[in-house]
Amino acid sequence: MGRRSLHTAEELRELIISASTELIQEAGLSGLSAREIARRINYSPGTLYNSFENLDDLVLTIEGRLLDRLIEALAAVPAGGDPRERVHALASCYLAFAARNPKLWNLLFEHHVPVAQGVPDSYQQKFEALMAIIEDALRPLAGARGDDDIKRSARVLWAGVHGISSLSAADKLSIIAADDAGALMDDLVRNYLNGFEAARSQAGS
Amino acid sequence: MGRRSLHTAEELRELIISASTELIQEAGLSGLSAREIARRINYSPGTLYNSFENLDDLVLTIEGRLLDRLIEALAAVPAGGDPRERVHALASCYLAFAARNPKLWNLLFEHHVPVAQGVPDSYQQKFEALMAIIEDALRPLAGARGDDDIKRSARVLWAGVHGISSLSAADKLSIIAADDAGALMDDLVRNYLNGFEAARSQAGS
DNA sequence: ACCTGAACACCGTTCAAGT
DNA sequence: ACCTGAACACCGTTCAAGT
Repeated sequence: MGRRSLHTAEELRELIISASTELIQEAGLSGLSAREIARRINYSPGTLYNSFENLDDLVLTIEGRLLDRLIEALAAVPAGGDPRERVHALASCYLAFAARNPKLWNLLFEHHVPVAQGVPDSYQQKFEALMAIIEDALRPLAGARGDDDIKRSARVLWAGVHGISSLSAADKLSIIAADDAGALMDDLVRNYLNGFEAARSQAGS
Repeated sequence: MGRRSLHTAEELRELIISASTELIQEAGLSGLSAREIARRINYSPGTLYNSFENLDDLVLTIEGRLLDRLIEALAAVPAGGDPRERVHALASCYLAFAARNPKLWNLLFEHHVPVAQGVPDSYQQKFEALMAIIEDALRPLAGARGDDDIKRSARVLWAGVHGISSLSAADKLSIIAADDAGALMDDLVRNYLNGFEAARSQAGS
């Protein structure tokens, strides 16, 4: 049939992205397929490849947007007030974000990009931006500690928070009941920060 | 052609399991396919379905064996000595286990079983056994705390340890360099235990 | 320039037919 | 009883052909 031009290139791109996002929300990464996307937007499968290099490229685009939304949500957590409370608030914001859309969130950890393709730089930058938010929240609690210590603690806390939310979202290992996740998160942050603050005057460890 | 009986049912089952495990080690879950397994063991694809219900059943079997091996490794960590050192030793044993075979390890978190099928009970039991090891290691540090506190802390620590090892294995988010994972793990355990021990005499939180 | 649809090389799973 | 191989309903991706 040839050209239709019902949509501009940008419109088509958005159409593909939103159909894919819905598909993932419904059925996870394994439920995503180029042919099913095409069916839903009423184009032929080949058309997708005008907008994206391949499915990995599409998925990476969706992941980028997801990270943007998370950064936005974390940035909206009010500053000021008790520094410890702020860390707790950031952690529960993260948990809530992941819980709001588990299948979409899982994408970030399920989806592996072929080594040849590689991850876009923008990706790494978004994670740096994320870490910067946590680092800033830790700084008031760091006492005489240097930036290296803060950086490390931000990563440790992030990993811990991620571990809890990932295990509570995992269907298989119901070690962490979903409704316990909040309590576990608070326990982690509280105990870790206790240790972090207690050691604030010491050099090295 | 019909029956061949080159292998007993058990032998065939093991053949399938080991070919699949190798395939996963090479190319991850997405590299696993019934047809490729069949090619490698020189049987037709249909034969797999005499030994396993479907691919999910096969993968769950592999995951079960993996958990058995982890429990074995953790159980071999020497008891006695400084209780805090023991927790550190368990954490690095876990990390080393995951790092030794990242793709196989990732299976546990990438592979989602359809809700209809459900996870075998043996699975849940293995996780309980895992948690019991960590709980036992925490008990000497728990002071007057009750079992609920110990249970919760075991889960929090496990989630944290899992978070670090999962992020360091993720190709995409190179927030945690693989060679830093050990240092982060030590930081987590040290600070968390500091908080855990400091609060030991307090009631509630 | 944009889009189609056939084509190619793959999947998981089932099941009649053969030994 | 055990195994095959064709069959069915799917994939991702490419690309000549059409408008």
